[in-house]
Amino acid sequence: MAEAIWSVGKVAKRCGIKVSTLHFYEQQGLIQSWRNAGNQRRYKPEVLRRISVIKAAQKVGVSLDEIKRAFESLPNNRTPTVEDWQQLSKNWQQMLDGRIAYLQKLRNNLAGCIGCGCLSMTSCPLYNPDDKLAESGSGPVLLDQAEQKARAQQDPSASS
Amino acid sequence: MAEAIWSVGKVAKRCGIKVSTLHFYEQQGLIQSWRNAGNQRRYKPEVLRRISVIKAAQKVGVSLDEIKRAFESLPNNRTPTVEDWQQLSKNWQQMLDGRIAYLQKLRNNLAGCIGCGCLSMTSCPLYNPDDKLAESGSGPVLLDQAEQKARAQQDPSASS
DNA sequence: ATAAAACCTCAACTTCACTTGAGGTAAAGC
DNA sequence: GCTTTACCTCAAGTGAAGTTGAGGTTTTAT
Repeated sequence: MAEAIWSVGKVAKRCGIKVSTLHFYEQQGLIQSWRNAGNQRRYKPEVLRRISVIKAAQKVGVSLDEIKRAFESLPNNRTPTVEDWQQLSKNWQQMLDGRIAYLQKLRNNLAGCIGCGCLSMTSCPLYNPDDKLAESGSGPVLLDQAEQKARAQQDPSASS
Repeated sequence: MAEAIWSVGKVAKRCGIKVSTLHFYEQQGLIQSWRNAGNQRRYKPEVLRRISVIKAAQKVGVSLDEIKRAFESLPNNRTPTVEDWQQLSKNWQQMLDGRIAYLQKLRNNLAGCIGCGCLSMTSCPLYNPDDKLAESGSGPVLLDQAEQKARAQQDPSASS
């Protein structure tokens, strides 16, 4: 079945994202397309995989900028092979591990610190601005905005 | 030691945040102050605890809006007692538990799905837009922007 | 052959959580 | 007493990740 050439609308519908998002990703250098005779975008099926990686990485908390850099870090920015994906996912797994560990500590501290009402500000690990805990997480993160927006919207314009 | 009345600058320095952030939080109804004869903000030491809770909640991924609603949900928005904090932290712990579970699933799927290179789009749980996994996480989340910004800046204007 | 649906570009708008700056007042230090 | 530091307000700006809309072209369906 899998078609060999995709239009922007097909990709968007298949991926559950908006056409404008594809435009945006292309503009950001995250995906590529070529144009047909009438200047319309055409995609290789491969773009689906690329988008799924973008989405997965976003869920892990990787910013578009970092995702882009990850893509660019692949040997001369080639179309990623299975090994490339594995390498990327390995990095992101480590990020995830760090993040999970961080959240777990935070969870325990929520009980220990807020729960007890101390929140001493000088010693409380929840509150220390130079937070050691923060070091175990691995960098800037936006989590689950995708889900948030997906739920908030329910994509009324793509209902058919 | 603990002083009984705090100025905005003291609170900011103690909390490692900017004065403008305190203005902002006040404007958002997250904290309160009164004014002295010269129209300057004065705070009870309690505000430190309140800010620490805001920061902790943000780390957990709670938005300012949700934090505000949590505060407001306390019996007639009273100054929170230790039990109140415990209740809040219990809610946020659940959120955290959900989020951790979600990330763990995601982590496993990163290995299973991206790693294998399949990313089938129809069946891949990483990619499914109506993602069942997403349901186990509990809502909209921004994580660790605070750390990100704190690191990116190193607050050059508050170096003394 | 024509109407509808899909596509194009470009600029401007959205939300969140703040930050910056201008122009001015208050408090602290010497 | 004077100067520096801290504070005030209000408006506008920032950055991430898109979304919306206007005005126009192409493709598809009938």
